[in-house]
Amino acid sequence: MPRKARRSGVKFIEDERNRSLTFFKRRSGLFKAVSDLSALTGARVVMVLECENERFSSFGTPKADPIVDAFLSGDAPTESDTSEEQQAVIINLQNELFQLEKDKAMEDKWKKENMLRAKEIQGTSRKAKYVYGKVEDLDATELYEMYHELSRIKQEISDRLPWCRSMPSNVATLPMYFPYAPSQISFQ
Amino acid sequence: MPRKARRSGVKFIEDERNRSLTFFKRRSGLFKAVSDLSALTGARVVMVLECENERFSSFGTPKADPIVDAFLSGDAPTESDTSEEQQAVIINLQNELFQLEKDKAMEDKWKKENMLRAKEIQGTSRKAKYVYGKVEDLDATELYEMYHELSRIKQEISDRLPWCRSMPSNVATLPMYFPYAPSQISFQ
DNA sequence: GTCGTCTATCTATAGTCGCT
DNA sequence: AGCGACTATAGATAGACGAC
Repeated sequence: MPRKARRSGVKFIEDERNRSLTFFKRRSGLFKAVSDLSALTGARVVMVLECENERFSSFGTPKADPIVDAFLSGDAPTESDTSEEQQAVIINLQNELFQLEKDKAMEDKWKKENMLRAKEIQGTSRKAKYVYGKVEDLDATELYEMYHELSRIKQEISDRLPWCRSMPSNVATLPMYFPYAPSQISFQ
Repeated sequence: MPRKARRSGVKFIEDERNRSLTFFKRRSGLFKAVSDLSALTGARVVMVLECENERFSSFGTPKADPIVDAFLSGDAPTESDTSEEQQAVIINLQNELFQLEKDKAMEDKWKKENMLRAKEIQGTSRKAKYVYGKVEDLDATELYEMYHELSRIKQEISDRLPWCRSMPSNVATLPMYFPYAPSQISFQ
């Protein structure tokens, strides 16, 4: 038996330390759950959560491609401050929003209107960026999503293209749902 | 031991029946997880998910109302087809994003606002149900959220106001995380 | 203050059947 | 097709501790 009894109900955790710990742990679980649901059923999910410390995390599946692309193709945000990463995630979230709409409705009018709206929000996201200041969680989210995306891609490649097995194995052997360490994710 | 082995990994479920089942089960779990996280840590969460059958579910804690409110207070899309429902959800999510930004600083009014909101939800839910037509999940979300809100309020009242024990007990004895049946939730 | 790790617990859920 | 109920089990996570 536990040294101390578990929490009984689902009431607000008064102790700050415990509350933060619980938030962190459950957020991880939530990311995993969302990611799995998406992987298993193909459902698309967008999630935004805000803890009390004036920070927020966003999480979207199945495509973090814009981020992946941005990461891999060029201007790596390596030394950039977190603000660029934030912007990337925000943009990604917006993309997700409009994809949900776009693929679904098959109404061209709608599509264009929302493209415009996307840009509007893109413009405002700078404001959000400024307002939110230091949002470290977004980096984790990016990497998290990126990991799954890379794993999926890698598997797909392995399945279909035997001649491409030179892919680094570490992509597939990362700790299953905590690939938060940037240094672990690389192509070489 | 199970009659049949459990699934091994987290790959796309080919069988449609199983995929649907998994989607619903996991969605329920996700709702619960989100709701609990919000209740435990006070974090605010917005989630939108889309299954393949061209339907949306949205879920927000502690309130998905800005959505509903914005939708209802304006030019009601009377006989909305699916595209307008989509629009509503998306607009909602956008509202939520900016709300996250706007409301960030002030957390003090929280409790009192929630008391009021619980009643507001009651008032608007009928309209929302009507407006959203086929988006059945929103109704579920409302009820789900409402249930937790009522439970919390009831507990709070019970704790502080002994003279108010006449509250109907069924509010607290609903099946813990599946209060989807409207008839089960009432004040009298 | 945010995040890894460990263990003992508790829960979500896969597989299944059944209802509508 | 969407969902409820059941059971056994795989998986999440509350505590506690430590690293940074």
